[in-house]
Amino acid sequence: MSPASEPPRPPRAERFGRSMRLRSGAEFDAVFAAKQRSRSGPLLVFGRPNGGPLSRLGLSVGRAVGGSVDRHRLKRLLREAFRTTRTDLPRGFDLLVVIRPHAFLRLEEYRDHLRRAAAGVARAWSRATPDAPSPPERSP
RNA sequence: GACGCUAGACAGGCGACCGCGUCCGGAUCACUCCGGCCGAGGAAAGUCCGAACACGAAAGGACGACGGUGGUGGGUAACGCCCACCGACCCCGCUGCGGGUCAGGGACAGUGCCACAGAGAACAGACCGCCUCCGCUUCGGCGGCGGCAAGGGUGAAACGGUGCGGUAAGAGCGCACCGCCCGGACGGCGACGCCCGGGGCACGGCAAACCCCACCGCGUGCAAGCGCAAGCAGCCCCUCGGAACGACCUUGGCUUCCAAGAGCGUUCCUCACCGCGGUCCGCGGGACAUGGGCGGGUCGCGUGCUAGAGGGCGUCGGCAACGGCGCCCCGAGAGAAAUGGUCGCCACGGGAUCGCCUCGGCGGUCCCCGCACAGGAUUCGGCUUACGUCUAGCGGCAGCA
RNA sequence: UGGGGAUUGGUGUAACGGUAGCACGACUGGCUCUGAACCAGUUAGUCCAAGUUCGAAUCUUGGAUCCCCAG
Repeated sequence: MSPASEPPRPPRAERFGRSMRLRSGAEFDAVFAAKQRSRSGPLLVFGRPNGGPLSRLGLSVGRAVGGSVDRHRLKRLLREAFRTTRTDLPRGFDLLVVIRPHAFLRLEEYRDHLRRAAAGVARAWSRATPDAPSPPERSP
């Protein structure tokens, strides 16, 4: 494959690059400040429309959840769950997943919880702003 | 066989697919895409020590305060670490060139504490006792003047121990051995060991009690710091000497000039004042601000940032820790923070089951279960703690032969 | 990541190196027709492990847990 002849392509379905992550404290604060959230199992998901075509993921794992190894393992599992279910999730949302202390589950279960909670957040937004069926673009 | 001490090794492996991070090359509007290299630990941990590095006005010297360390010698960049040795204590039908443990300076510099029990607990003391003598006697003893501290008893600890002599009974009162103290010789760099002589014994324990002695240590820590960009708003308090020059102003005079005075500007000085760790020296700033107290702004990017007191092998020196020399090797540098997921096979541990069978193991099958402790964040050297195995050496113990 | 502090019954707190107290609570009994109050009694603790000491909640070392601060 010669790169020069290939035109640049958009990100494929199961990628997980920088454009799909929350990357600063300000972005995290904005999502928290929107105060729209939904819970499923050990996952508490905050959400806020970001005006773009892609949804972005942020993770918050407190020290009560476990040691460094456990916390990083959970973040990897949640990233994997986000990566593989991205097409099923609502588009154009910043999703902030807070993981609460619990007995650890398997990847499928985290995937289900993530899907359910993210859908809940999207419903909450459509209720809060009935005029805009699609995610509104505004800054608080 | 389990255990103790010591030393070393590993930290499941292979494959497929989907992914992640830095860097390099290329494409691109892009935080995207393509390709390539590399990508967690023995403890990365706790942050308990030691350093490198950085800033604090040179963070320079002396003293003090505070903190730390504590047998000796060596190793090291350094250490509270490591090695060797010494000493004390413990273990042994093996008594050794044995094994184990030790925060192991000083208790005649001073202060303090030693509860309860006990007669007496620190220049000690006499409860039960022992003994001479005197008196009484119901002949069992009782009382008294004295002598004594061996035995009993209390205690964690009772003012040298054991034995013999000695004595009314006793006592280092005398002697022997041991211990202790003092002096000396020899061996050792030294801690110390060993020997000789002297002294009848005075000198309890606790310094992980205060303390004394010796040695070491400035503070803060990569969120240190340096640079770039962006951005705002300053105010109050304390203090305010001198010299030269300059222009201006006021007053006076013998009016192109001179003298005095108030403030201003520039430069300089040091003695106020301030800073450099509490003081001093020394140094710096300096009549400005610093400083003290409020208030406001930013919180982005780059750098520090990873090759180092680095590892491996060989050789030489050394008992060893370690060091010299030669050759070879290169190992994450993120920034809401990278190693993951799924599947297959194998390995390991456990379970179930079948077979063999020397009754304790071996082999097969199943797939249900498990596969420790744990994840870089400036970097090294240690210590400590957590934890799954394997191997070797030494040691005593238990069982069997 | 770095720095600082704390830990004593269920809770809040005392204790020169010498017997672990106090208050509230809980439980039992009494008083009352019943309950409260009151009275009497009981329960239960030094975060863990080593060490120093005759003796440790206290001193030393290591560990655990929790809290706070910088950012």
